Amino acid sequence: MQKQVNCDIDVDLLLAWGATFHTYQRGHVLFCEGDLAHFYYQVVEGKIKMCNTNDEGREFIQGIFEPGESFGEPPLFDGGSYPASAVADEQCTIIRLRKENFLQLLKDNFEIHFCFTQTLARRLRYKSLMSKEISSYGPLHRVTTLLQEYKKGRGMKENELSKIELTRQQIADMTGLRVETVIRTIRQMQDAGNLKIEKGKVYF
Amino acid sequence: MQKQVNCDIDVDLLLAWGATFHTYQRGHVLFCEGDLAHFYYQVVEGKIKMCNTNDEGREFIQGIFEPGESFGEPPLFDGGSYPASAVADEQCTIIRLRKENFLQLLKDNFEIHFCFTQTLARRLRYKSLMSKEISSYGPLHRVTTLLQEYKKGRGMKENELSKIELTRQQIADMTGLRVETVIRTIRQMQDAGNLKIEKGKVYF
DNA sequence: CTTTTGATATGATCCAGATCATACTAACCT
DNA sequence: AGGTTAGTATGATCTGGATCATATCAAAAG
Repeated sequence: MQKQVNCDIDVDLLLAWGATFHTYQRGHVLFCEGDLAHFYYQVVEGKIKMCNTNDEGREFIQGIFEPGESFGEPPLFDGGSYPASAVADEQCTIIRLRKENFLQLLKDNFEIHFCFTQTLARRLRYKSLMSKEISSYGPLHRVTTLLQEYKKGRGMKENELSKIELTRQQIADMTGLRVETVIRTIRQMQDAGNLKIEKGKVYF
Repeated sequence: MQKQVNCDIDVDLLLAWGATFHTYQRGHVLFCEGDLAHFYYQVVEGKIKMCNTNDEGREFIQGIFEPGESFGEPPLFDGGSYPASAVADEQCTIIRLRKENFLQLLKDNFEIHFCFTQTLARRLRYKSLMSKEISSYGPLHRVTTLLQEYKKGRGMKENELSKIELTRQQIADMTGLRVETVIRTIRQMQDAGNLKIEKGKVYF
């Protein structure tokens, strides 16, 4: 059992370092796969989706970030470009801080720096888990694992049903499956009594 | 173009903090998926393979670590358990340091701490890349990307042929494909002039 | 040199999940 | 209420890569 560690930086502290707020409409692209990174980003309100789009326009969702979570950090540290694009999944507000200021902030503050190291470690764990799933298991196992991770990631209790705020399409794009396959798999899980569907919404 | 940043800790420094050397035979398991972490590990000689084994005994290789590289860090930071097992891929020597000492070392030394943050960021990038590949592309694309990453990761020049020190089976286990598929794909790449095969060895 | 072992090679068959097509449902808007 | 849209549902068909089977090759070991 792993407790939820939320590693966001205090908004007032960010503002003191010169951070600014920005609001975007659903669908707005904050940055693209391949771009260089200039800012540290943190979600204040709404949801940010980080994803790759392949040749044929199919999406792979690397992660969905909610209020309090930061996103797009790797390039700030390793100097490379973004491995995925960031898109506002609904209207949302973010706070961002210039890269140089962010790095200085870390240098001045061990606790915050260590917090980021922890965040990266957790992300790495999620990615290890999902790539294992995608490469070794079938739809049922993949979807089950994703749903479990989803619950764990938002501090929901393992043993009781929670409403899953993901569309079938999103689940598909996070597990490397097609919508139809996810829909069929979820129905199958319902038939087996592993989850509930109510007005199309999934409770797991 | 990304330059290779090697983020290992100086061996003498590790020894000063109480680290110890250990030698293992090919096949020795250093720790298992699910175990709790007690040590920081760094390869001195040989290769360490981190992998998951699924229900039917199929392997997924999360990474292969060579001299100078550290491995199995995430659980040291986030307090969770290992997401994969570590196995000596050939006879090898590693140096390890107790978790508490390692964390104190980071606390005392910003440069080293930041180096780890960078390492985690690079690993995260590799995983983002591979999970995108595995979920969105076919064998040809996946193998090509893996080979490119392999070269980049060891500072080989993009434009000239380098010998790839990976078996077809390893390539399969890193890309979520079967040996036969990898063999056929590599032949196909040879026919298309994208690589050379000499006595079974791949030059890319 | 011969044997053994681990890796590469290649054809034949099969099947889970993708793809295609079409319909239904829920929620929101005016 | 009717209309619009985004998401869910379900059947029919197709196919790329898995699986199975068997052969060959290369290097190490005896």
